[in-house]
Order: sequence, then structure tokens, then C-alpha cells
Amino acid sequence: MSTANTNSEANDEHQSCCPLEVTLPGETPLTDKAASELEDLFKILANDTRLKLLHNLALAREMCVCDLADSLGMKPQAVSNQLQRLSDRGIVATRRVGNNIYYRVVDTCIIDLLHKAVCLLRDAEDTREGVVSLASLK
Amino acid sequence: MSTANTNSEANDEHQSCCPLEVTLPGETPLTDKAASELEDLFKILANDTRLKLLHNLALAREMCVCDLADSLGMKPQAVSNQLQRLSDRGIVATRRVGNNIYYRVVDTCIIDLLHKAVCLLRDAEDTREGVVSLASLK
DNA sequence: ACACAATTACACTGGTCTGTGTAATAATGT
DNA sequence: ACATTATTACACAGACCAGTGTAATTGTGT
Repeated sequence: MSTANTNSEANDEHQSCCPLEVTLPGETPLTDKAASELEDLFKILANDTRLKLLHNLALAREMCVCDLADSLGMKPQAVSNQLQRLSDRGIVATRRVGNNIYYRVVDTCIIDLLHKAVCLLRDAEDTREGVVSLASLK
Repeated sequence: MSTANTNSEANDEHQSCCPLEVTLPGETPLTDKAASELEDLFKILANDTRLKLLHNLALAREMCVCDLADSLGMKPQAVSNQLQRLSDRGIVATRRVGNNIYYRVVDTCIIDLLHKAVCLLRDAEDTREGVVSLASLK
């Protein structure tokens, strides 16, 4: 009820993806239910096939199963398999055009999370490679 | 090289967690390597025990294994098991104090991602419940 | 040196997941 | 109707994973 403004973190001055603070002050520990839901959320993203599918669909607004299968170099069955998991969670939706069934992303949050994760990975690589200005404290 | 400035997204005006656009224009499709790394990243988060551990550690800067085990209501072995996975990925680090070994989070990105995911879940629930202002386009 | 506590190492078991192969379903064109 | 294409349904096999139980390791105090 009226969960309006929770913008208590106005210092979002990160040039990269990662924040500088590790703690989460003022939050309550994760409930079992929340942890389980989070697990499901991350689990659906913890598969390279589904990640590629989502990324493909995020780039091209709509794609049918066979095109996605071609793009990934996989068999339609396997692709359909994973697409259905994504569909079950309401992440993607379908639209039929003749014989083909076109999939599209409807859950913007997932893509945002994916986008963020990509950014974090890029950060991690940058840090691991050259930017050792802060990481050189052995 | 010199992957310096990639701050081409200045329109971060989201009140909630979710962006309004689904597509990711201007990006290249996910490479196999990137997809695999992303999978690993999400896989490490796709477990309620590890999520609770990370959240506990993010709330209290440092905790030893037995305290974490008590907090989760689990056996030390199981907790140590998961802590080691987190340690292998460089997400947490240890510090010995007498008999006890204290764990702490060192990968801020993971916590940031976790924080974001929690926010997204909250958004999803809000949307599912009452806030149907934009979702009512059937 | 010895008993004790905290943590980890290791083998093991039950469960889950992914891609495959085959068959079924749905729509198209002749 | 029939053949064809696209997609899905389903059972299955291999791999991976989480928690358990036991044993080993490490540090403490006497």
C-alpha cells in the first residue's frame, strides 16, 4: 500500500557498475520466501542457452523458434524447451504467424538485470586486467 | 585497448527498478564465452542458501561459520560448503580469529546485483497486486 | 602433550536440469 | 485429403548440485 518513494540512495555516482559499499544497511535479513523467489529468478538466468535466447530477443524485438535455433546453432526442440521455461515465468510471450511462433520479451526487469550483469562482468574483467589502482593491496 | 568511457546511457530516470524499454539497441549478440561467464555468475546466485549467506554477510560486515549456520538453521558443513563456492569465485574472503574463521563479502558487484534483484522482485509483486496502471493493456 | 572446539575435506545419495530422439499437434499449400 | 513445415509433448540419459555423515585439519587452553 503506497510504496511510493524509496529513493533513499541518491549517491549513485558510479562510473562503473559496482557500488563502493558492500553492506546493505537498514535492510532486514532475507526471508525464506524471498530467498526462494530470488533463487528461482537467478536460476532461470543460470543457463547459457536461455541467456543467449533472451539476449537475441532483446536485440531483435521478435524471433521465431527456428530463427533462434539457427542463431544459437541448436536444435529447435532444445530451444523450444528453454523458451517454454522462460514463457512459464512470464518472461517471454508468443505470437503465432502461420506456422511460425514468434517470441518476444515482456519482462523488462529481466533484461535490465541481464544488462546489469553484463556490465558487472565487464567491470570484473577490466579490474582483473589493467585497472589495478585499488586492487593492488595484495 | 583503452576501454575508457562507455557512459552512453545517461537516461537512467527509472522510479522503480524496471526500465521501460525491452530491447538493447547497439549491442552485439552474446558470445559463447560471455554467455558462459554470465551463466556462472547467475548460477552462483541461484541457491537460497548462498543468497541468505550473502545477505547476512552484507548486513553484518563479518560473520563466522557457526554464526552463519545458526542464523540459517543449518549445519556448519553445509554452510561451509556453500561459503567455499562463494570463496572460490572471489565473492567472499576469510579472516581467522582463533578457532573461528570470519567471512566477509569482497565482491561489491554481487551485492549490487542481489540488491537489484530484490528490488525487481518487489516491483513484480507490486505490479502483480495493485498497480495495474500500465499492465492493463491485455 | 593432550583434550577440545571450529572448520574443512571427502565420499555419497537423492534430486534437478539439459539436450536428444521420437511422436504428436497445428497450420499451409496443392 | 494429403504432404510438408514449424513447433511442442514426452520419456530418457548424462551431468551437475546440495546437504549429510564421517574423518581430518587447525588453533586454543591447561
